[in-house]
Amino acid sequence: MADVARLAGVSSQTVSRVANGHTSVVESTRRQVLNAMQQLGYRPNSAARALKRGEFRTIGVILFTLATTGNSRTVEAIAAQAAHEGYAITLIPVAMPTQDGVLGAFTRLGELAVDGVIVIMEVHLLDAANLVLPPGVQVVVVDSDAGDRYPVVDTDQADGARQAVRHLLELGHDTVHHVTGPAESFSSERRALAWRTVLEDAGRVVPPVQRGDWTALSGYEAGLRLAGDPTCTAIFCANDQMALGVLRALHERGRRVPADVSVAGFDDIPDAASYLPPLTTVHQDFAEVGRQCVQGLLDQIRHHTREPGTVLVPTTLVERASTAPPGNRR
Amino acid sequence: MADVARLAGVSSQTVSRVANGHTSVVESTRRQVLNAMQQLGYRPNSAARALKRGEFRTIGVILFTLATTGNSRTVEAIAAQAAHEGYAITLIPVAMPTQDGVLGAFTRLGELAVDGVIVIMEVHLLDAANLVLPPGVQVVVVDSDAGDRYPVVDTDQADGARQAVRHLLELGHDTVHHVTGPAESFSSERRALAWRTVLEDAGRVVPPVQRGDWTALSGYEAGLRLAGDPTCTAIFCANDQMALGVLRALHERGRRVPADVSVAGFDDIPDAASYLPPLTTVHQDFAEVGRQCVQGLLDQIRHHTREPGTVLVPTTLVERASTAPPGNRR
DNA sequence: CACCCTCATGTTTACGCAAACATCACACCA
DNA sequence: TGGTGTGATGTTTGCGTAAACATGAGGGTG
Repeated sequence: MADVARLAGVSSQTVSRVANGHTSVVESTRRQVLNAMQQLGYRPNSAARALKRGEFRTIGVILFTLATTGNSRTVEAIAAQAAHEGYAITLIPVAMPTQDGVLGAFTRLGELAVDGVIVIMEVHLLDAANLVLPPGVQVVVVDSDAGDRYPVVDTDQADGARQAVRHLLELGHDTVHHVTGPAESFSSERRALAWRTVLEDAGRVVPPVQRGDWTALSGYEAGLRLAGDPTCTAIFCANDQMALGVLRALHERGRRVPADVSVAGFDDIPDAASYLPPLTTVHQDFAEVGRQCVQGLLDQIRHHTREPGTVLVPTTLVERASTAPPGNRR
Repeated sequence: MADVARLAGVSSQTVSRVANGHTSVVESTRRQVLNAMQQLGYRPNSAARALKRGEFRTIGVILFTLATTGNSRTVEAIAAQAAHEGYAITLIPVAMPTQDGVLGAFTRLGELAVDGVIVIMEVHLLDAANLVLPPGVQVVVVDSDAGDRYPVVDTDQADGARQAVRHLLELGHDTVHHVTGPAESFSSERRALAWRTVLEDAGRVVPPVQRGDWTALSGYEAGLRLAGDPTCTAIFCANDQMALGVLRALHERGRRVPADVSVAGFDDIPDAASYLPPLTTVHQDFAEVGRQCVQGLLDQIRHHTREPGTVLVPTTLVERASTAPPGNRR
């Protein structure tokens, strides 16, 4: 900066003013400074800037994995929105969903240059690790039921599941089987609860849930179990990938979809439209989730508030070819 | 820090020494300082640290999207390895693969607190934008042919494609059709070139390529075109998602896989094992790519060198149920 | 024509930390 | 017993920036 100032024949403060777009710099001076900057390849040092300003203009995102579609799409949306607001994103992956893992990440986060954190995971893992968030670091949580203690942004899991199950019942199925995700997952539990509630409210039999772990393979295994049950005519899967596995299992066992069995998923990943048959599924608006997260976090940062509460992002059912009335021979 | 020093009854320098694990602090003093830190909730300010040390311990990752499996898995691996080395990851998404987009990201990067950058995209987009990388910011590139100018880490695209095509020829197919990715993609072009070369070397007819854009939908469209050609008995798709689309198209047109047509993919995404039928595909070792990227970048940062060259990460063919000899009626 | 006000620009300072150097106490040896 | 060395701790300084305050030139007004 001093070099630029010297070359432009001004003081370093004037260089600073130009760099920050201050108004009270005469056009000719501004141009000289910009010239000098260009010539010397000057770039402001963000460490010094952050030190002086007391903020990093950076948001940390803490998560277990990018491997699930939901996470990676949420992160992408967060990154896009953050960039839009002039914030950078720092990724903090936690190796395993263990207490130690989470704690480790947050210890690092404490030293990390972030103004706030978005947590994409179950909040009970934070609690279990007895985490005290570094003071001054604001938090927004995704995929959690901690709306009473933290600001939470989430897809409206319950409503999405309700839509899918009701859709199947309305097609005329007696009941709907469910392939659920891991028990630790809040989204998974919420979807299962909504599924059960709809069935109970409609006075239907509630079949035992088939437990999966979000992967297509676990869906396949669940599907094999269900394929053996001739009364099973409708299956609601907690995500699209498990639905893919279910489709494969049904196919291998000679049960046609949707003629013999209807299958619905959750997420609406791009591939779902190309499954065999194209999958009826619940569409999640990840972009909106990302937007709300960043907006909520920046509000907190700017106003130094922390208001617990949950923002729910609506879902929509996308009807494709994997659901039909029972006994439909097409 | 001054507060901690006061409370512990030592100088701030001693606090600094404790915080950085220096040796020459007597145990009793160290404990006092740690106590004071705990009590006051002290955590080092990373901006000041970075300013003093002249490094950020942060790596920037610049990319177009996390939506493709390859990218998100590479990023995940990079993040894991970086964390292992005590580095944080800053994500810089570029909205569109246009010159402006890339330039914008790098301008921001210049101000960003990073010691180095990993670029997950075509290097010609950097060139097209006439980018001068900020001095002092080291670069490693993924998915590019710029090995003569930048250090490049990449999956061995050519060998992977060769394995897939040879596998199909060895099964007895006269030739192999190809569904390729976008022309701007280096991986895509490299896979296509290897496909063509294997066919030519074997003296086979080289059918026209079917152009896709990595999505399952584009694969579906390509598949519809190929399904109409009765001489087409083997299809090599440049990624698994397009293969998914091809499978759907073949299915809809009544062409059985692998009895009538064999299909192979590339990537080995987890879902591929659950396709109908389970997909024969080329396995990419994304974790290794991430490891090599970080390692290479840190080497550069630490030794202030920049050695162009390409590190190729080997691939393996995973044979599943989507390929078989031609005319195989199972 | 003197005064004051405004606006462009310069000077000083502090942000929090850690390297470099300075100091001091104590132990050991001749 | 004085000298010397060693290791623990304190003091000074500067990293690059921007806020706060200082300066000074020019223009307008009575």
